[in-house]
Amino acid sequence: MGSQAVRLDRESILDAVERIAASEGVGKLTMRRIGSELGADPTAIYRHFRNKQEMLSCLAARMFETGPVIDREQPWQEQLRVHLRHAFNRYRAHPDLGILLARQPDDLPGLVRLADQALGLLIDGAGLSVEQAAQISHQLENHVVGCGLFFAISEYHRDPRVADPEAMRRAYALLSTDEYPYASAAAPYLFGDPDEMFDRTTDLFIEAIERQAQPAPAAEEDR
Amino acid sequence: MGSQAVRLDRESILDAVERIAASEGVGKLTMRRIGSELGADPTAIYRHFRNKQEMLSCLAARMFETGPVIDREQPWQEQLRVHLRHAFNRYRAHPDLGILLARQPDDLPGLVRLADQALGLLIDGAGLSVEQAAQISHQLENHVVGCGLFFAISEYHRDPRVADPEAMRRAYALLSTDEYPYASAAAPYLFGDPDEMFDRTTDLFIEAIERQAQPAPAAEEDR
DNA sequence: CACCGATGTCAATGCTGTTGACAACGGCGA
DNA sequence: TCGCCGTTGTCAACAGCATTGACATCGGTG
Repeated sequence: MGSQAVRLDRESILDAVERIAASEGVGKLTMRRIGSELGADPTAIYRHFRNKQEMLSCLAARMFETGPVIDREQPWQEQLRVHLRHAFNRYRAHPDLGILLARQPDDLPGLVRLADQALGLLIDGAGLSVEQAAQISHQLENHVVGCGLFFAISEYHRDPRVADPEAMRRAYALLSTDEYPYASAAAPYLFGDPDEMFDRTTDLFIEAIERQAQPAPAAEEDR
Repeated sequence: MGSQAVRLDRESILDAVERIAASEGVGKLTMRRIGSELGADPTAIYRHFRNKQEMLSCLAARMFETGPVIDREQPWQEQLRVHLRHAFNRYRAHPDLGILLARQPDDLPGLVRLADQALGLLIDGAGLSVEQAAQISHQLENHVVGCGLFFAISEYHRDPRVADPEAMRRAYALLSTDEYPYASAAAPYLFGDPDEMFDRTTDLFIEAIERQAQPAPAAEEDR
């Protein structure tokens, strides 16, 4: 019966995985489901990846293999904004994969390149010391991951009670005003747009970087 | 053969789960393993929890059921620091559970109470408007989750190559100086203590809150 | 043509969570 | 003391999972 109908390769398999993850969520990612998506036997995948874990690692690597398009004419603040937003958008593209990624950070080359870019912007652009830049870069990384995960949680849940910000606001508004006076009062303002929140925190970091860069170089503003 | 030796209840089961999660990681959390830890049949658990998911939700709820001890005599900055550190420490206690929690945020009452406390500090303490406080509280939440997850990633991996900051620094130092000039140069300063990083970002937020609270009250604070 | 490595297929293995039938316990009323 | 019965532990079984080894088929090379 071996009709040998389909011919697979790593890319087409990863495409199928990405398709399933996007439409049905990472929970539905089983070898059998991937096989059916490809129209092939599930175990055929093992001819191209050692196991499921390796397959997902490759997918994560592919997610970060294209870097942001940065206009080096812009001020470093704007470049940094574009850079961070690009990383954040990777999480937006496939919310679940962020969580997945967290479990297997086999130092992907794409991530190292992103870190290198960020450090470059902080050192050459903002004029931070290497040490300052190293610290801030980790803080920025956490900022992206934190917001990305928050977004993932909001989008992930098929349960609309959790996924819909409006519903969450209503739920908080109905909380006991005795037990949770502040949360119930703040309900209308909670669960805002994740993108706005991301940008607000980004601005906060940029201001902090500007302040930190001030003291060291006395009179060096623009090159 | 039904010796009926052990007598279970929800608490003792959750204790066992927590014990296994702490010592062997969430990956080893199987009903059979939990059963063996309890010296009982795995399926006995189903007499106390509808399924594994509900069991883990209850565990997560228990993790956040005790709030931080806050000295209301202290300035709000210090109270907020204690508050955030408490939440962060929950993630430190069981790194894996943070990731677990991200997947099933069945609006735990403990988390709502934490949010309420934070909002109270921002409104009554720092003097922010309700709207400002709502925005900042989400940013703070992301801060905690982001750092918690970062910590989880560091601690989680049994693979010492990833878990050991020293090894990561060495790996980055060996990167090609052509391809990753900044990352290789910044290597000695990367992968610092997560606690320090957490506190640094906390300070950054507190400064931002102070600045944001400034405009309303004209002359209050130094200088 | 014959060969042979690469790759798809199939059956089987040992995990997993979960369920339904059964059995033992312990508290209840008589 | 008896019998009842709900609660809860036990056991065998099931479906679904990732993975493996034996086998079949393809496509290119001599």
